[in-house]
Amino acid sequence: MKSLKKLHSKDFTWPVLKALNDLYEKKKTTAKIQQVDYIRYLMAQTELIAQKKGNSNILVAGDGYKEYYEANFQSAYQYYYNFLNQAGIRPDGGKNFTEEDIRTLMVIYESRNELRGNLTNIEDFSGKVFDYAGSKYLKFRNSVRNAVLKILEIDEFPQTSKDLQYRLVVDYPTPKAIILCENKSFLKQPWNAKELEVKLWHVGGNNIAILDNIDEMELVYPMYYSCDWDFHGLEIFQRIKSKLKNRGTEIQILTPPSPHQYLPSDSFMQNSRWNYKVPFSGLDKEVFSSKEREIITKLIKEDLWIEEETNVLKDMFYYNFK
DNA sequence: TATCCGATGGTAGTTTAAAG
DNA sequence: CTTTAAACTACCATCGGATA
Repeated sequence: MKSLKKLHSKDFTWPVLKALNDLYEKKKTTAKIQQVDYIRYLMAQTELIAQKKGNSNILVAGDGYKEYYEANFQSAYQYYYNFLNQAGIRPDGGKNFTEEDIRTLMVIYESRNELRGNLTNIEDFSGKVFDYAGSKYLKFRNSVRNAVLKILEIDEFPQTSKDLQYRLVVDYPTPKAIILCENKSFLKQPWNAKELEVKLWHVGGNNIAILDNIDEMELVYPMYYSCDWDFHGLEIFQRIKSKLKNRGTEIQILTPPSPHQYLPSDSFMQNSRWNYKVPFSGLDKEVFSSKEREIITKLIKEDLWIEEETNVLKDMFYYNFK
């Protein structure tokens, strides 16, 4: 479930980020990045980067590059660099991670203990954790696979084929709530947890059975659910709500604040469809407040959905938090 | 026969260290 | 300090065996 905007956003690879940092720290780089579209643009349209006179293999920083780098890349680079060191992954330019890969590695690192105990085969892990890239991804991306193996402190993935049961968590020591997220996007922005003073949970795919075994201690916090507002997301919410009810706990769905960014149900990579054979798409009206029902009715009527990650978590949380 | 899978070797790119 | 050379790492195409 991904919108087109993902494809448009510039997703730099680690070698490029590192080369840009070299240009900042050493004023030059020999990295082979001159064919990268964005670098070509900088060379052709600005004075920020240029080939060194007499040696076209070397790029040098021009006037204003320092300020440009600090404004656009420095904080992200430092963030990734510190993480890779912390995880014991040598941050050299040979690691062809994408930014999304690194953010995913961060989530894996945060939940490494839980994941270690619940591993299955590499295709399953790749498909569920690297869902933006598919089940074959880890197998063929050596540097990413090696990074995962390093983080989990294992030599290889097991061959087993049981269902993967895991919970990805971004922790906060004194949380005022737990937000359960259908997708991993908010977990990849762990500053959310700090800013909002919450814990973020992602339960593996459609596998919410693990909620039956959550430690009692966790259930004392107010719980919220963040999801795509499509049939699939809302239906999962109903099941989660009922599971937690059995544990004596309530959970509140996070309603997106206005203005809503509606998307058509047939958008790219969106597979969830409303069921027009039954009223209210077969959802239980009792589960939702009148305001929530109003939004859902509109979505069904106009065949729309709201993607979880188009919402700003902070705004959505304070809109719902009491 | 066609396809899948793992092994293998070549290649491109990076890093490190030595030489200029 | 800059350039060159060697060592290393990851990527990719290919090949042959196994399997359906």
